[in-house]
Amino acid sequence: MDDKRTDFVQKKPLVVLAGPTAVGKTHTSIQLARALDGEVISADSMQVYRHMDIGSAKIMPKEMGQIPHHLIDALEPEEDFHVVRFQQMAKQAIQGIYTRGHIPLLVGGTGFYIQAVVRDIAFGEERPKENAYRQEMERLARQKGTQWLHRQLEAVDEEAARQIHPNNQKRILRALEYHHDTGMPISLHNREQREKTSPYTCAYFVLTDDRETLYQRIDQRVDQMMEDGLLDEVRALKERGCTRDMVSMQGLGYQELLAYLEGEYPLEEAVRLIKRDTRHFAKRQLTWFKREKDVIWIHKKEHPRSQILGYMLEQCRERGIIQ
RNA sequence: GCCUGGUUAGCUCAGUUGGUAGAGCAGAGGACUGAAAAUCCUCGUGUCUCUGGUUCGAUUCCGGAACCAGGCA
Repeated sequence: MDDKRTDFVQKKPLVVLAGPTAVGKTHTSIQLARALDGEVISADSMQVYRHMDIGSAKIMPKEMGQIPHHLIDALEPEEDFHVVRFQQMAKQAIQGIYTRGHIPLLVGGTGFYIQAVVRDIAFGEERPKENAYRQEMERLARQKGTQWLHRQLEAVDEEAARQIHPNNQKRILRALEYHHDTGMPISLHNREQREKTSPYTCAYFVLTDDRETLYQRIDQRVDQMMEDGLLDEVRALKERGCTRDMVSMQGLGYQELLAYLEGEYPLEEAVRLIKRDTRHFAKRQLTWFKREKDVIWIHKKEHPRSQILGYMLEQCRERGIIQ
């Protein structure tokens, strides 16, 4: 029976539920997963980490309501996490879900990660752990400045140099590294990847709400996190040896509280910054989704709470994801 | 009631020796293809409290009013 369902469409089904922080993705995802007979894959760069429950607003086992969840509590805070790793893990989870005859439901706020899976973006060569070239370039950047770095890129990949702002060191470094590793300009590679179509039959939902409501919820949620003991959580991570340069510690709430613990500013200021940065982040998420094509927007003010699930299922039916 | 200081962007304030104004914070928009909760870019017209006067011209000077803060009664 499950086979029949997946055979019904040429491409395999994939349902996505995205949206800015604090819109209420988690709640909706459980309802949707239940209705679809699906399993959830978290597309969240912070919820993957163990010991980071409060600050990442991680879904807890009791909230999961029997729905299997993947990519939650999968890594230690000391480990690096990035798109490629996410993509590998997600694809593996998706395969498992298909063999079980279920529908994968990608849920999260990291648009880049979602895109990597939905469009099956290729990222190029395997990158060695000890990257001497990159380290050298980082050193030179510190010494000669980012502008200099940008000029180096100009020499090997003019197009990329034009697209990447001279101040954006992170991007310049990656473009340089890509060229060094593959001998090809990253701009060409990106152009190719941009034309890719999805290997899945997708229903890509983006849940959103009024900016004002969203911001209010963010502020409230941060206060709630503090009450729930975010500071203790961060303290424990610090004691265990986590430092600010780790990928996990760049998460909102963690970076600011770590700075507070190091005496950079008072606690009140840390909380203020967490709220502000989270608001900014929500806005950035939204601009990502706005640019994403074939997205089904669900504005909470236009869809009564009780009708959201029905609307989503209808959209899935239209796309042949369910019958 | 009197004295002093204040009233300028959503907030805190700066400023114009008279030619209609600018910072920080907050906010808005955008980019993004191996750090993405990261990184980077762009965006500041507001009855300068109101009202008379002086002046070619006042937010800026002078008079009055309102409101706020502190002090004296």
